[in-house]
Amino acid sequence: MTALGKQGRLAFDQPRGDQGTLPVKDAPSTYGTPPTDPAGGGPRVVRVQPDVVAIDREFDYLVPRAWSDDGRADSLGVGSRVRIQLGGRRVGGWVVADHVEPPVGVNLRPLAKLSGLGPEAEIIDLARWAAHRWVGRLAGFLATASPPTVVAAPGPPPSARPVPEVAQSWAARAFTSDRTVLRLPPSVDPSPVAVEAARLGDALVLVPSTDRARLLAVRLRRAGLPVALLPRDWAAAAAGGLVVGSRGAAFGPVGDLAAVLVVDEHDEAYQEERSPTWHARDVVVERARRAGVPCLLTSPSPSLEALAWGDLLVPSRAEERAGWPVVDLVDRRSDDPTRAGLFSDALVSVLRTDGDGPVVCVLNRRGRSRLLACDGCGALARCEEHRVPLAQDGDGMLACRISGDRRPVVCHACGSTRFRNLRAGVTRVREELEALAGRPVIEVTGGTDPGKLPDAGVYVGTEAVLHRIERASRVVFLEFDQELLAPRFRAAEQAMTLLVRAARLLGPRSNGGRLVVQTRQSDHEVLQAALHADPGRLAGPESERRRLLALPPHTALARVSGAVAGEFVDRLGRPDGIDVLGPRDGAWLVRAADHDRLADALAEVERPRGRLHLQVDPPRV
DNA sequence: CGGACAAGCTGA
DNA sequence: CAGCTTGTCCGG
Repeated sequence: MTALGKQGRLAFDQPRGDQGTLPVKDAPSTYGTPPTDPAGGGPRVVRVQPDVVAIDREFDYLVPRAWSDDGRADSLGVGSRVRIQLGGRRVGGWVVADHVEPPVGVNLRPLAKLSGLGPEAEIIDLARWAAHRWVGRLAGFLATASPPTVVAAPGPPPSARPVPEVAQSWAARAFTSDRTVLRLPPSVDPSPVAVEAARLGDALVLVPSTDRARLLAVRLRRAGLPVALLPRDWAAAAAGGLVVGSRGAAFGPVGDLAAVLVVDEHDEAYQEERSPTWHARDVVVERARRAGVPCLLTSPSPSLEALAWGDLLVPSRAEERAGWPVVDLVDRRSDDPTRAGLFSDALVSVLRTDGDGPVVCVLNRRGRSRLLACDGCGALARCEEHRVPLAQDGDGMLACRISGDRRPVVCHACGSTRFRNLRAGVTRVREELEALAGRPVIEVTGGTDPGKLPDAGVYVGTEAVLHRIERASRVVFLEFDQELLAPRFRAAEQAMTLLVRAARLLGPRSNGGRLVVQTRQSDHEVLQAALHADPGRLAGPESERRRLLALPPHTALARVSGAVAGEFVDRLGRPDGIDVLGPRDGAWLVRAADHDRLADALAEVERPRGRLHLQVDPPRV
């Protein structure tokens, strides 16, 4: 039995003859005798959160008397979507509490309309928790938790069908504990774990993207499971079965929740980029805890957050190795130092070999050149105003990365128009690869439509290429050190994510694909972990480093920026157990031992008026 | 958010 | 001082 089930069917507003939709100018006494509150004897009053992101307040409204006569009063409850008169206008809202005691001396207005189902009571509580955890406002989370279109009632319960048997040994052990992290190698299909979740009852399954949600839903339906795909099948999800969706589904309806599964929990797509920067994995972990049901996170290389949270379950060495491709580390330190470019002998032979699928080259530098020096006087091309190096676009113009200003390729110092390309970008590298390969090479950028990609033997692009091409016989990272050395505290995990993505293009080891990495740090833990198909080689040392630096997951961080950030930090002060670091680049870091203390401290501060950007769990600092 | 209202600025 | 802009407050 669920709260949604209890709400039953909704009777909709009639377009006419509805007292509740009449504008009421004055006191409710002009409106007639209010209905009787079954709990207290007075009129029934509900508390409503308006569907206006900027209004972080709740208001009380009368349930119109007429609603008792046509059944709407019975359909109304916590979670109902309603319309209300607020200030001078009509807005949507959610009933967040029922049978409340209104404040004295306030003339209540009646609800204007009952407009359908919204999140049930437990989800509203979860949204309150998330709003506190990520210092956001309730209305935004309730909007995420609500159906995209009006839903009058939950769908019919799914017909009971036997859940198919699963052969994999790791799948059977997956839900034996309440908090499990399952290390599934890149090329292993996670759908058997979803089938195991369905064995426990109605289950919530999160995947990182809507595309993958759709694919997984199709696959599970073919296996004979009742699947609702969010947000589309909102009413069906509320009725029961297996509920599949991406980030927003963390707050989605599930009939009678019995298990939670997060596929590829390490994926950054689970975190909202804009404030509040909530993380779907962390939301469903809390949701499962509150519901007292098991939660399983899978990833080829689990995040430190996941490892700190649950018990790690690892497949056999043989199973894990079979799910990773062969990794070739091309250590440039042993190369001829006069050939300092991106093109090793090993690369040339890869480019000229025909495999079962294309060669995909990755270089995370856009445009033609990221760094140029004048051929005449040797000066670096840089922006006179911002003192940063100018980069050369695909069309040949020089552009400043601060202002975006563009100018022709002319040396400011000597007027020469000839430059040397010291750090080539993808556009230039494509030309050179084509010459080396002796066959066409296609550049793939973030804007390339995957459906319109011409067939080619070799592709090159920024990491976007890994999301546009599905299969490859070779994936080559032309310069991986910039990923390993990026000045972001999650750089190692992010680099690992790139290798995982590349491994998926190559398929299982038995496919014969090869992951080629050009580097000067062959012994780096990220590369050794991939080479040995053993992500533990990264997680152990990385966790220790984070501990020494007092970084997540050993602490909780928030980044405060924007015009009034300084004022905010002043008001925060230095409460016990809170560190404030900075400012650096106009931003402060607030650090606490854990998220409870961080959120409590941030909630204490009265927000100054003006622009303030608060990021809890900032992806980079 | 968006309406109401008050305080400040401008032009005749 | 009307007419307008800008800022602050508040909504049941």
